[in-house]
Amino acid sequence: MSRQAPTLEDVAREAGVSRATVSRVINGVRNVDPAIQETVRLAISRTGYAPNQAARSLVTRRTETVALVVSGAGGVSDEEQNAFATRVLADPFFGRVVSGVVGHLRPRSMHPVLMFAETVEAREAVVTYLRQGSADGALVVSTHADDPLPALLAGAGLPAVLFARPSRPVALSYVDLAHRDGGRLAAEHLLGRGCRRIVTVSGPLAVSASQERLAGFRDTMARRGHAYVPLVQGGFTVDSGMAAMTELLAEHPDVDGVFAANDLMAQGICQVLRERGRRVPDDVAVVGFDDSSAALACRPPLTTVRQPVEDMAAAMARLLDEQIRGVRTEPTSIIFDPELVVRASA
Amino acid sequence: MSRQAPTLEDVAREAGVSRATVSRVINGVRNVDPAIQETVRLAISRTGYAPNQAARSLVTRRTETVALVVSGAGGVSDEEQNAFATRVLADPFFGRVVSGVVGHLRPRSMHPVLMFAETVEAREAVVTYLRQGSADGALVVSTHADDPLPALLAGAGLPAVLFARPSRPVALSYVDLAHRDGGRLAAEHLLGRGCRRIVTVSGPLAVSASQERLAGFRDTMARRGHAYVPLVQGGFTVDSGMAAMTELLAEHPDVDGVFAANDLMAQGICQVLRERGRRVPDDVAVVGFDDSSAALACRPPLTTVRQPVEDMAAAMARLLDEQIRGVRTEPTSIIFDPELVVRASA
DNA sequence: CGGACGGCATAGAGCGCTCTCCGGCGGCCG
DNA sequence: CGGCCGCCGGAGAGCGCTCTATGCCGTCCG
Repeated sequence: MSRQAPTLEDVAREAGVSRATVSRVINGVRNVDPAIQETVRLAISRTGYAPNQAARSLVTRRTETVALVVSGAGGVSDEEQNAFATRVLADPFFGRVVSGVVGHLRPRSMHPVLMFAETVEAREAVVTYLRQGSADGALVVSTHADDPLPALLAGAGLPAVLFARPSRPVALSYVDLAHRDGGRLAAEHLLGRGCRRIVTVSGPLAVSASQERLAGFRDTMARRGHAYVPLVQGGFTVDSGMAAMTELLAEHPDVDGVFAANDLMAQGICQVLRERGRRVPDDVAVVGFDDSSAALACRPPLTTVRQPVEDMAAAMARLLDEQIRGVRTEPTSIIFDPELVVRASA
Repeated sequence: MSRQAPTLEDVAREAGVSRATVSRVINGVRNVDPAIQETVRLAISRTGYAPNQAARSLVTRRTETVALVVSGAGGVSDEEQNAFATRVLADPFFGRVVSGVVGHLRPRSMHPVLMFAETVEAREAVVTYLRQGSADGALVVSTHADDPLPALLAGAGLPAVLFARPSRPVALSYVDLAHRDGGRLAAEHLLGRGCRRIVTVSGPLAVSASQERLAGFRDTMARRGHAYVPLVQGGFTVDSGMAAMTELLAEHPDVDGVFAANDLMAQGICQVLRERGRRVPDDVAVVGFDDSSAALACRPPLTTVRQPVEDMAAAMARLLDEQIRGVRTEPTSIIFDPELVVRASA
């Protein structure tokens, strides 16, 4: 910047009023005479004034900023830190989270600061960041169930909202999906199509969402007479889906239906099936989970259980926002219903 | 927070020194008697003190925050805004940018705030955000060549660094790839393998990177006697790659080599080739561009021109950092060399 | 032995804003 | 016609920090 930026003082002088009046006009507080309001507005645009956020934050104790934290578990080595960011962001899921969060924040002139908390130091940094008032609260998306960050945040009395229920109870709000119902939806659809030799590829069972999806799926299968469903655990990646399907196919060559705990794995599964000469869905029906972009990219397009991620993320932002403004004081949970999206694969 | 957070004053009282001394210890400025330093450090941990960033920013005029802006061109409709974020973040490229940026920022306790600038208002918001001192500068990744944001930023005298050279000259630093050399590398490799009937799928020619890749490719082909190379313009997506290849295959069924201007399109191309019974690389060799995660996910894994995105993003962050600290005053450009990564596809 | 100098800590002046008090002024009611 | 109340704008006190100017010693040199 060439010369010093104009301050409230300058605008006040230009408009011939006091600082307080200009401040009132800017913040739309109390009744200010419309004529004076106009004068002030004119002075603002004439001086090219922009309020200094630091000064404002100092007194309001608000930054209009929230930390959007992607949190992993245990101690990742230093070299893997960058890989963590790349890996997380490569997942289309995260883009949808950001999209939903931004959708809520933007109209309110709030902004998300991106943080990764995959190490002890990084988690410490998140807490410090909030404690020093750099952000008003945190939106936490954990990649592991036993993520220690939520407890840290709750312990420090910092406003935070989680995506997915934490494994150990923590006094924080969260949004989640009725994963169990999602599993049920998948089972009902496969059975409804007439599939009889059904197998499943679950997500990592350390993740509670994986457990729930599986539980809902198995319960429904059991209730319909299928006591045992062959299972291989996957890692939510295309590769792990391929590996799992290869394994399942070896033991159950007559399979006619697959439930994958996410779309990426379903994509890998379809690929393996095609390579082994099985037609999808004619020979084998495949149901995914998430309705991520992978579901559409897949050939054939996936029938999948839709998780309304954007809506969930927006709700997360709203909960945090309310908590920051003091409108909401009690930890709250919002559970979203999954929805079956029928496409070509099943 | 339960009670009022401790301030410098409190720590000073606890340690029996003045505010200024505590401040010096925290910021590691000048020589402070080691004994007193220890006393102060003790008082800090005893009080659980965390410096207030707003107060600090008010006087230092630094926020230790940079805006990471993904900028589109023209006027996108309101409903498409969310889609913009989702679409951008779905591209693995962006994850690598974030990773590189964070790699530089994190050790310096700096943080990126995510912004999208796909509409006039959103661009205005970015400028305002910087003008009010909410961030110290901007890192801009444009999705279109004629993005107006760089000019806006430069006009306002705000510190900013771009990914890729802007189409119209702007007084801002940028990092870029020697795209032309990348095109050359691809041509040389295909010719070196003995390919003779080579076609290419370019990116959108409105993007200068696409033009450059194509120019480097064509120049090299021409120099080696191939005056004419069949071309179809794609859109950097898997689908557009598939469409382009379908078209090219119809007119040139005897094709034995393809250069795709990015990996996503190369992936689509491989898929079409496989569906049409062509073996890759035996019948048709395919070279991609970027070395994104798609290159590895592709079957067969892609031979591709590596763009060191993480390094470039880190350099971007470094340039901005230097500019903010006043170490660097002149707009600077850093051009990275591409590198051929040979895998199975060619 | 006096003065100068350098190392360390302190005092205090802001940074630019919000917000609580106040005071002034006009209108309305008694 | 006077007093009171309500509406609006101004004055000024901070918010918590950094940093310059200053002061206090102790040491060293002339």
